[in-house]
Amino acid sequence: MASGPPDLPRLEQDVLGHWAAHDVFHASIRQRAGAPVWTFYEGPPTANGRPGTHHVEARVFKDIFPRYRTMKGMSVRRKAGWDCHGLPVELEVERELGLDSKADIEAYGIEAFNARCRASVQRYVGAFEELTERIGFWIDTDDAYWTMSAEYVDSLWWGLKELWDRGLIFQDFRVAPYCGRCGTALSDAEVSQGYQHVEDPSVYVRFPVTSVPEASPLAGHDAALVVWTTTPWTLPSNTACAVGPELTYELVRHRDEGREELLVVAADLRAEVLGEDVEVVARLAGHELVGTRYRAPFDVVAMPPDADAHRVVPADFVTTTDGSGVVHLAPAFGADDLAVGRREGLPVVNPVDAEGRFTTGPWAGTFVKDADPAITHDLAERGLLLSARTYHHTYPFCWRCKRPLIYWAKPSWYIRTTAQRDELLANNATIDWHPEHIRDGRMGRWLENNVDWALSRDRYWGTPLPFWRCGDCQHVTVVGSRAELSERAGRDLSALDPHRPFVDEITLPCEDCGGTARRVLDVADAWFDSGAMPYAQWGYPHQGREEFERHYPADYICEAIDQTRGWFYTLLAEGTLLFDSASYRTCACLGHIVDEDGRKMSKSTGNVLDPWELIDRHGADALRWLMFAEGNPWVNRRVSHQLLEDVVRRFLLTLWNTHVFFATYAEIDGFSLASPAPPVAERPASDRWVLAELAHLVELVDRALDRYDVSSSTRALERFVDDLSNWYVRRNRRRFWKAAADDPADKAAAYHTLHTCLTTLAQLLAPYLPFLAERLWLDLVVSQHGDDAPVSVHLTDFPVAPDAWRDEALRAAMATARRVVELGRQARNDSAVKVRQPLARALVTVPESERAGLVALLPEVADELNVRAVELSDGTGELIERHLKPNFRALGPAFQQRAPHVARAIGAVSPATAGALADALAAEGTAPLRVDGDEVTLTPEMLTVVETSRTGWAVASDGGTSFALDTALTRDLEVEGAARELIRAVNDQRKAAGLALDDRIELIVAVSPPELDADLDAGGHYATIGREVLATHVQRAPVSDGTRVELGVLGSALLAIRS
RNA sequence: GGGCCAAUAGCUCAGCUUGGUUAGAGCGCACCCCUGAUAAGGGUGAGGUCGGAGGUUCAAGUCCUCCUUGGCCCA
Repeated sequence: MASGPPDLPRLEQDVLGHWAAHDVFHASIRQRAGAPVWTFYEGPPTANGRPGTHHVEARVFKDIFPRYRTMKGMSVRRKAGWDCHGLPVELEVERELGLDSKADIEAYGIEAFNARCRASVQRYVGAFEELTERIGFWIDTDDAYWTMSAEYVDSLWWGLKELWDRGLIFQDFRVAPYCGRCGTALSDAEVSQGYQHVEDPSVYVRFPVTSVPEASPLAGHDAALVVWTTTPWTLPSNTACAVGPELTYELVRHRDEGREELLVVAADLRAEVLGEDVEVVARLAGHELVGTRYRAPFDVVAMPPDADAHRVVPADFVTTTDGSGVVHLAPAFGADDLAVGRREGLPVVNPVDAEGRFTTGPWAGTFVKDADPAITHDLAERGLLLSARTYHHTYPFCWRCKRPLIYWAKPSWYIRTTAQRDELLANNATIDWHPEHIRDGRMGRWLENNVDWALSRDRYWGTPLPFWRCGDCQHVTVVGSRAELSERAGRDLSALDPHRPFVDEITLPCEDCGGTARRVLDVADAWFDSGAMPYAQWGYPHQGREEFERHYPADYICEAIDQTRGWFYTLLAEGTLLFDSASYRTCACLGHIVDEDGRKMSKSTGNVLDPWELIDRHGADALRWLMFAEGNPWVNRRVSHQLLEDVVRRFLLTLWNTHVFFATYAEIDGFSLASPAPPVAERPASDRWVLAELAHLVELVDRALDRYDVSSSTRALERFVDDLSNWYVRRNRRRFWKAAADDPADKAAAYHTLHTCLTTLAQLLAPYLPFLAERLWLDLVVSQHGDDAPVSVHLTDFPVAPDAWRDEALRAAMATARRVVELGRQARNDSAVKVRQPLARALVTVPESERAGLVALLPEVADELNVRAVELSDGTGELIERHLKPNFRALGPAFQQRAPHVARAIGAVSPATAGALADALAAEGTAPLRVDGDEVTLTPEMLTVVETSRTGWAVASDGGTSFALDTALTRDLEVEGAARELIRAVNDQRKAAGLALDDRIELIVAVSPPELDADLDAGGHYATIGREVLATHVQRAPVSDGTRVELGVLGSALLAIRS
């Protein structure tokens, strides 16, 4: 049995031991074998660093719903997974080895490098497993999928071959931030680390117009476009210019050093570019410029012979925030440029090599950025330079070598997701998103602007693309498995590690021409790996067909919101492209975890909270409850030691103390569950009330979890635990300690009721607080039933409330009673009469509809407030006056603009006439009222009749409820107060003497003056005192060495106790 | 620059989908109570221009527009 202050982390360790001893996790799944399947997909954490507090957040939300569904009788397999590939792993290993570039890696050796990557992943997986177990996330790490396993890669190859066969994979250029020195493209994360404020050249260049479309406003003028760029080195690669079709441009006459010319520039930028000294010849819209041809500034880069280049095209991204409104396009060196170029069929010309040096022209061999001055000088010499300035902006630099990055087009493999954009949108619409706005917002908008998925990465530690290209005819052979590879290669490769460099070494005979095909060296974007887990985790289709079919799609997945364009998208994309459906039905997107001050946790700020520190100090359940209960899971939430302490005190300890209370008295009384439980209908109102609340709670929690609404369920659970502790237990304490002989049925009712509440809570809380719930279950049930009871709360069915518990009327009545008690306490507080002093009477008024229910609970109210008689007003009588309160909900629709006037008039009705009006309304159904000289007709729903006590007593009121307390004290009341004072004093003594709760004592008491002693005796108070303090004898005799007790104004006493 | 989200008491958060006239809770604070849950527990009170400005409406914390600040994602 439980006792003492809990050491929650210790308690959890014990529970972990219990689970291990009984293999509870696996038993919970085995037990549901054959039941309907409910599928959860584990989004594999990238095991390239120690797990953080944000991992705990995601993992507890991944845990709660599978636990709930299991208790609801479903079969929920929990297959773990680890995301093994990817650049972050490579970077970690590069750091370890002190490597700095791809050249370094290749010098080190790809085989050795990848071996280090594999080891790195395995190293961190251990840390994840440890934390996973400690936080009670039940997932089967023994059954985990590893994206680097050969079977997993086999599945990925199948997926890629499927896509290839459907024509959904192609090769094209891709513009990426690129470091020429390191010879590598950089990821967004790397790029964002390297932004610097710099001063770059800003040149305005003349592009002389050579021809214009028919009806162009430029027809007949010898004009030039003013083109702006901050990267002069891209000008030799110019293939077109873009204008904003909706923007306004001007043809202006410009004078410069005696020379006069016509220039085209955006109207908004004319003054900035050319100054004020110009003459506007014509205004034209951007779309009127489209089709204009011009002479390119350089001819050192050869255009393909059939290229339709050097013309003006429209593009929405053109703005007039800076530049000239005419944007130079070099598709090899800008993502926007390339996109427009594709749409317009522009050629991609690239005179820059992998080191970032020009390959042609007078600057051949020069790093492109270093060629800017020479290029600018050349333009000036040929009269094309309009002006050269400088431009302050942020520009990305390589975080490794600090050299400026360039945007550079390299050949890349793509998945043609745009071909199935409509299907992606349709499948997205089938997903139950939490929060809902993700569907049309973040995810929907992203899908609407879908671009083809850039699949390839020019890296080492990843899934090798299974594409073999023939050196002779360029034909590409795509291989769908190692088995197929063996077949094509003509030797057994079933034991091949499908990674670089081993795969690279395999050559295949070209299926077309018989030449030698070598693998393209790229690996797949690691997102392709994780998006493939619905099939690849089973090795589908080479194996695990049945498992796949049973577990596709997932009923539930959950990750942080930043996965929208990550895992959520890749899952959706692969599901749509390969299986024609979304691969998940419900998706929960969690907000991020931030620190106490709402700042995001980062290593540089030093505000990262180590999950172990939190758990070791407060326990995993506390952290879990904080995640579930504190704030909205879809929004950023704070975590701190302070918040965890609050959670423990507010909720976990309240629950625990209630449990300890039960356990303490159950032990004293030797309470046995086998003892007969009185039928619910025969139990006292308190019992029936708390069971009615419990029934309500069970239903609410069940409904909430069913729709993935955690916060409303945690609020209800906290509320119930508080009600149980601070109303039910506090009000009913005496029933647990009074002698069983007095009323055995009542005592049994109390024990069974509280036991039911606690065990049901244990079951309701099992998905949230698996440890504490288990402790309760073991103490409350297993210790009683032994081998007959399920050995774990997690092996039980989710509770269902019997109809016998339900009693909505009683719930409402108790709510009224508690509101009345609150007012009573307020009145007592105001009148400064302490609660131990009994008072004679109080008068309560409540709204008409609540009167009937309250009557039965008045003794409860009287007892709580220590008032002998609490009387309920019947709505009439001299002690009551009535006021009218307007009800806007009814008045608004009825009177529209006049509603406020009518409301004012209703409120102004004097207490003298309010009664008559209310009576008329009750009798006739309508009543007239004068408003601003007119007469309007009122109906009952337009107002509320509010009664208040008008006695001279201490009154407290709220809305339609009021409480009037008669604070007059009689001798009789004061004597009873003195008796209560004595009881308290004796119990203090008992405690001071260290007596057990059920120890008997002898009491010796000497009260003075003698009149008080006599009155106490006459009122039978000494007998009461004896009963209350468990005294076998109460001896009224002089006390030599007793404790003195002041009994208010009446007198004092000396008392002593003997055990 | 674009999209999405958030902003309510000193602090952490409910309430907003379905508009209704004294806006709730916990913590903290002040005062008090209880002492048979006691290395616990409880009560009462103070504390809010619901981020700002417009608008719709008889009525706006709640609906609409714009703005500010912060976050996430993208460029």
